[in-house]
Amino acid sequence: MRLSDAIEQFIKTMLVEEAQEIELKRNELAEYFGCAPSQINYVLSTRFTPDHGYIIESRRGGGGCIRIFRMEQSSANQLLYMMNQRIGESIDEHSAGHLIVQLLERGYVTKDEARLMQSAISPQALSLPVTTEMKDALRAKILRSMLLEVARKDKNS
Amino acid sequence: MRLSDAIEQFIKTMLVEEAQEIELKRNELAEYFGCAPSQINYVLSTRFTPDHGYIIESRRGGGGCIRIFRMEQSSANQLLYMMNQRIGESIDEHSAGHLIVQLLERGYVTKDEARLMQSAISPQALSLPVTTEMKDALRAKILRSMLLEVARKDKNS
DNA sequence: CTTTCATTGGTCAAAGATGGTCTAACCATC
DNA sequence: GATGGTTAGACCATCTTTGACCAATGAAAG
Repeated sequence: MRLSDAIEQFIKTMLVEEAQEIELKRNELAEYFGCAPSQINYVLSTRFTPDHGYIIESRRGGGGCIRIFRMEQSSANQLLYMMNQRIGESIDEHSAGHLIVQLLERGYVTKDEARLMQSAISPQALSLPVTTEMKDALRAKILRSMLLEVARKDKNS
Repeated sequence: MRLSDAIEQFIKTMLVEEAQEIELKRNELAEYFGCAPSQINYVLSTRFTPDHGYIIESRRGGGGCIRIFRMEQSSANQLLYMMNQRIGESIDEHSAGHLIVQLLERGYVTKDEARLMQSAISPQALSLPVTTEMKDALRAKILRSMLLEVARKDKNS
């Protein structure tokens, strides 16, 4: 298994078992996994971004540490509203994928629904002879349209 | 026997004995057969396409790999395949909607899934400054992509 | 107080590890 | 020998891991 995945799992397990907020020492964690400290930053920046539903805080110096928060929504509508904002007029494939995974993790869509959404904005679906910018803009529209549908469903249930 | 056929057989044997889903390393497999890594891609692209009933996923970089999913040859998928043919390179909104309703009525997708699909190819989702022909072509791609996902869901959950 | 220094974490670029694409040469079949 | 599938190889794209160097913080020393 990839080191990054192991570290990601480790942190996520802590987040589930401990609380919605954990605190860790970068160097200790790096030593635990026998890797370079910057590896921790790599994992955080690729798997614990706001798009993934996390917030990171840190402090340097003696007694410094890294804090990770799982973002909490007061309501489904709030999350969907924020995602709508996040999508904006343009969104790349990876970011869009992260948002969809969040919808799944938070239980707003089923696994099959998440896969359908992914497939609708996949490279194959959007394989057009246009610029990346145009594809990102189109992806934003499609995703927003689907997000609206998710919101509608949520209301009726 | 041709190299390509040998590799094809090897993979198919794995898929039968192991499971409906296997994971392999391109370089390892190439080394095993003493051939160029790109040969693996050749085999995959000529013998493991969706039309052949397979779906390929892959990931680059350290720890990267290729995953192959086998779709069952069911009557349901026969129909999905026909629908795929029906879609072709272009489909108008009305026909697409009709097709999705069919999927729902035949029980291949849930009501929510059908709605998601509709929303992904709705006029809002495809509100672009292009000709109707281009939209129909794009709609076909999106719909085909989602249809493939429906076919896959049928057994690989 | 200010300076210094040990202790943390952050950034960035290079190297490493995979897989993808494209094309020319090869080969088999007709 | 014309055609079309096969194979190898050069070059590309992406993801991971490490390491050198930078920045911030707090405590100890002056």
